Amino acid sequence: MRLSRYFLPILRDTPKEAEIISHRLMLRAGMIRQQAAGSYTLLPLGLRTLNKVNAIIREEQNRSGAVELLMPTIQSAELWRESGRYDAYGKEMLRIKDRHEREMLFGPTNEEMITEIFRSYVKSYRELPLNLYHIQWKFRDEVRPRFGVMRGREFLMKDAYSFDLDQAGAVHAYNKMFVAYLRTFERLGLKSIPMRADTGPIGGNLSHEFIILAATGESEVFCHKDFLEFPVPPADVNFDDVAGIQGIVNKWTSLYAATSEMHEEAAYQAIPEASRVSARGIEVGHIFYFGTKYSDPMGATVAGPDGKDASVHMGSYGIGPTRLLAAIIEASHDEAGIIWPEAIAPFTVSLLNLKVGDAAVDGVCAELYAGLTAAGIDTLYDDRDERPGAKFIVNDLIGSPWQLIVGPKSLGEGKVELKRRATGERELMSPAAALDRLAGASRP
RNA sequence: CGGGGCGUAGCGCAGCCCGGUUAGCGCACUAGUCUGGGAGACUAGGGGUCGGAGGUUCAAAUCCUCUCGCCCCGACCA
Repeated sequence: MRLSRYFLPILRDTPKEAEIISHRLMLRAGMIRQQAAGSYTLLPLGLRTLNKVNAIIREEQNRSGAVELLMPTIQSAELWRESGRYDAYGKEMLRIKDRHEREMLFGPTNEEMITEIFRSYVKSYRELPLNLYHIQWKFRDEVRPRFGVMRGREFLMKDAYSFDLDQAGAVHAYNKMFVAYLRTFERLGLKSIPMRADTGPIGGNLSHEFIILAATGESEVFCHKDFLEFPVPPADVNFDDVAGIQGIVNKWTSLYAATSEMHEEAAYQAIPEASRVSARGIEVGHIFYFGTKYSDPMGATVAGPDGKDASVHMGSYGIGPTRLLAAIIEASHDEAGIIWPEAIAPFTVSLLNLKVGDAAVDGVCAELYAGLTAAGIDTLYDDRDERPGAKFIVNDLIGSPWQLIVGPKSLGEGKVELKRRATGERELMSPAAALDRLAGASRP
């Protein structure tokens, strides 16, 4: 992408409403624009990043055996009356009426709808297990939206719903999501820690929040230090290996980890002092097993091996991609701006032309841009007629992992400069060597 | 929902307390000149119903009333 033809509205000053670092950087880097309290447009740079986050989430959901579909955002109140949640959910649910005065709502979550879909089609245990997910907009009329997309009212959620014949099957479904989440957050460059959680209005009795540690996190968390070193399951983990998956979950739940709501001081004090971690955390995922809470009232049953109908055991599993954008920035930035992990960077390489109009510099930039593009590397070519300083500032701010700098100074010796955003390390090399390095580095 | 704060040009702000020229400043924007490795300088420009409504007054960004929006703390929160 040529920056001169892109839409990247950079802000020099921080808008005064933004307090936390990720909100500031997202506004300054031209990723989001606020439209109302808790409601944001994703500008091109924000959308690019979100799409990369979603792609990783999808890969890991699919790998674990979940199947993607897409449900509507507007739901009928009827469904929610079936589960009993229409009255229970409260003011957080945005209720609306259509032109026929039918009661509708903008979905805050989809347990009812997915249960309705399931019961319409699935009649036999032989079609189980089943896990259906989608990535879709939610609306929750929060009392106090804040911190940009960290706690918005309209936000994107990946929500998955599992269906099993019995509790044992459902626990395995739960464990598969548990492992998929560990992998997902790892690939997003985050250290996540599963913590036992309260189940809230979703209901049920088995639940974990996936928390990442960040100074500006909304909740206080306590855990054993060793969690930070636990190895994340590899890509070829066998999701059908019930005992193996359970073993991973057991390991990741073997040490103390809790948010302040679930905190037990005595258990925490039992950890050797050097291994205690008390910090702030951001909830980036939440998984639930809730048995037949919805399948019972809504009549989602299947015939078992004995020929008798039984309510299916369900679980639901959420990740907030829009919140993740903010969480990743909270975890990865410096004074100059965002430092994107390579896997989700909107652009892997920023190509900086330090002297637009100089034939030699323009020529080398054009070759590099063509070469990077041909290699399938997402490249932002800063071809604006700006001074070098302005380009460094902007490209540091938007956080491409690599900056490929082409200026008359080094080009006089036939060299270009490759700079690593995270460390600031610079290396002089020939254009061809830089191309090899980048094409090689970004190969999977 | 309780408490606190803020709405003046795209962004950041001054002016308001104590009413009185044509509402200012920085950045950004437009045209041009000189520039060219960490937000360059100069010259000349454009852009405002001062969040909205009502009121007081000879006169309102400024005082009063109501209202809308936004932010922060708390409570709340798959």
